[in-house]
Amino acid sequence: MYACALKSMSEVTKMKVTKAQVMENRARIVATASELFRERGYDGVGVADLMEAAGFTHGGFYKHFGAKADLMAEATACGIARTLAASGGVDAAGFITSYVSREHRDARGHGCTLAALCGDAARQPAAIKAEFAAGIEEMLAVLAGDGAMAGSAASRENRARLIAVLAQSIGAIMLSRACPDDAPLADEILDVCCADLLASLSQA
Amino acid sequence: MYACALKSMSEVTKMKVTKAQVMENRARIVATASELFRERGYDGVGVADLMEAAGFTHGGFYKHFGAKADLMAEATACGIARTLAASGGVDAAGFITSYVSREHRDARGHGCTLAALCGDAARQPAAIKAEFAAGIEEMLAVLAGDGAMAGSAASRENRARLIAVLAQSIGAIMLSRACPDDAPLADEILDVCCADLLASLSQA
DNA sequence: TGTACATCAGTGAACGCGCGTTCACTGATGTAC
DNA sequence: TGTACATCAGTGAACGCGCGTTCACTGATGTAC
Repeated sequence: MYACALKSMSEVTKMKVTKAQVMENRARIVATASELFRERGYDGVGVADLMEAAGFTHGGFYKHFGAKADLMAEATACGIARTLAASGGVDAAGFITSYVSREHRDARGHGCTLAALCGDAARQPAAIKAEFAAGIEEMLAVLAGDGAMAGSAASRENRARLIAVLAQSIGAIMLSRACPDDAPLADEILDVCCADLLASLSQA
Repeated sequence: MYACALKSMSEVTKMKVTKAQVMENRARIVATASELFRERGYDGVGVADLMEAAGFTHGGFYKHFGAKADLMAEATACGIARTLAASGGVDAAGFITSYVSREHRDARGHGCTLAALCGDAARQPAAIKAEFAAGIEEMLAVLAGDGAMAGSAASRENRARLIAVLAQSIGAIMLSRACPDDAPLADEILDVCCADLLASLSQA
């Protein structure tokens, strides 16, 4: 109900409680949406569902957003940002091992936004597609180790390899998720692609 | 309207016109659904939309199918069968060149069912996921050249490579489709992955 | 072969339901004095 | 500092709409005689 909002309200300093609380509530709605959209797709989450999951009633939604489509774009950006934050700080082998895994496949709501929603994004308006294109670029930057030199011939070749690695990783997760839970093929796809990607790394 | 059904009715021999026509109409509904689902996703196509596109009114739908979910499973199987038929008869390089292409990306309704719907399939009941798993297996068989020896160590290694190729091909199409139409990245993903896949082929 | 009748694919109005959105209301915030 | 008032985030009932599904009806099919 409203308990969640009250609880977090009490955690905030009493000064400016309201304005700060409004911002916090809004952020909670976006974060909740980002998770639910990843789990059930854009169309699988209603405004009322979402607001209830965030601890509110549905009517207040339009005090924060003009329409559901606006939230979709914002939640996509939020989800991608979280995905990027979670993907940083490891080398390519570490990324592949954790990304192309059963754990990631089975944790849609907390997993990669690109993998969870790129099928849906293809049918969404340009605002959301633009978030995806930007997210892919940022993901490539994270995979490159961020500080990599840009523009040189070596980095251009490296960029191509990273795009291929990302496409295969996302393809593997998506195909595995499309199989029944008990199908051996679901695990085989992940195992085989993880091994293939790691092998291609050690060749380079 | 009904013109389409009447036209094709006149093309059939007069004997058993009705039973043959019923089967033909049903097949047309499934084929139309398979195309529309690929274009707009399972949730993006209503029963009334679908029936109108097939040349009927919506009420007759339930003379053929118990529920929309039943058609979804059947249309998925139909779409995969068409995809497989279109993918056969070329070598791996030919497959990659035509699959990882702008033409394929831009022709969702006539393109690969696995790529068009695997994002949606992940959230569908087991019946549809089972069609996907079977479809992936059949696609691997088609890519292997169909008559390939099964069970040997060489074929096991080959199977692993084919799974990796399929994952990367599908991932490339899906990522490209998630980008805005005018984003350079959309084409770059296809170009880079196509080249990467062809290069990995010539290494083996 | 010809006639009367049962069947059933297809029609189109109607249904209940859940969706996104709107709106009058509330009560605490935070300002003006 | 204390009091009166405007603001506005959040509530919950209500809306119009499109969805999947149902149903009484139709007319041609194809069977029984």
